[in-house]
Amino acid sequence: MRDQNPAKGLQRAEVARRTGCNLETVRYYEKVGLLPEPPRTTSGYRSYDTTHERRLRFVLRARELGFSLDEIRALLCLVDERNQPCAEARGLAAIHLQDVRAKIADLRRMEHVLKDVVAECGDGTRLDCPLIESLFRETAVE
Amino acid sequence: MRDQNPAKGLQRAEVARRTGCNLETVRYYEKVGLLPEPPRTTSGYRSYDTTHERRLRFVLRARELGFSLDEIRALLCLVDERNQPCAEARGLAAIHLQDVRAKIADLRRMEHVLKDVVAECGDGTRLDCPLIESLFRETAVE
DNA sequence: CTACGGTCTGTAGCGACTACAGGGTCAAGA
DNA sequence: TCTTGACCCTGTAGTCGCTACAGACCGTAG
Repeated sequence: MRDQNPAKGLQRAEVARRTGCNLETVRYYEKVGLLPEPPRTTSGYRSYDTTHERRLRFVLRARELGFSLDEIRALLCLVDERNQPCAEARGLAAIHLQDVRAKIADLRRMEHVLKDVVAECGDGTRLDCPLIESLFRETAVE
Repeated sequence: MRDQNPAKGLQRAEVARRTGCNLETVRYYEKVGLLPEPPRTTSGYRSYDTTHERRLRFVLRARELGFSLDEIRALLCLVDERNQPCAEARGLAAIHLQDVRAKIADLRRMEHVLKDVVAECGDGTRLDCPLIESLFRETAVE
């Protein structure tokens, strides 16, 4: 086992294990500026502290809610500025909520059609396949 | 105006206009083998006929239903084989339907949380932002 | 004859990762 | 002490489904 003394800072695998985030993803977030570059040991290893982990958790949680990395950048910016960010944050979330609802609506349309064609196919012994026929027949959007 | 005589075959822009599909997308579908390479005029221009257009519409319709290009490839393969493909097609659609339902479930979870935090934020005049606080607090998946 | 639109090819970009390759570091076991 | 093997480092290329060029060619209307 490697050094896990918190006084010395966490290494990548430890942070990854604690947050459930892929190592490569942590590095990617640092590269695109979502997470600060952590200090390094003399041999060049990254050394994380709890503030890094806290910020990573914020990013991961926001990803779970479907925010894009750009949106998360904006949210983190609000966090860092600390000037009553609630209105702006609320605005970002409200826009994102609209996006989520639009995606749900799209998927529900797909679900509806798929459910119907699967049902029409029955046990799959038909010579003409209703699914394939319907794909040839209809085009929803012009 | 360019040649639109159907006897001479359609050019790309014409097919694109008739199907609502981007020109570059048609070319992309040809490149990845979803659509056959159409015959060319002496000067190298692509010349489409109605079977090309029919196949393109099939692809576009399947995309509207959320099928991946790989899935569409499989569906087209079933179409071309013509050996009572209904059972296999039904299977592909059923799997895809599961995926769609899983995505809907994910998005509904997001929607629920977002709706709540946006409501909690109220008019955005709060000093502590419930959205930002909740992003720091919770991590759903480990 | 020239201007302007279409078409051609090939390549690079997007977002959000993920997966290497090819090397360095470090601690534990023989 | 030496080796083994697990971890870390950097950089790059791949994924999916397009989209957007660049730089060239073609073809027709004025």
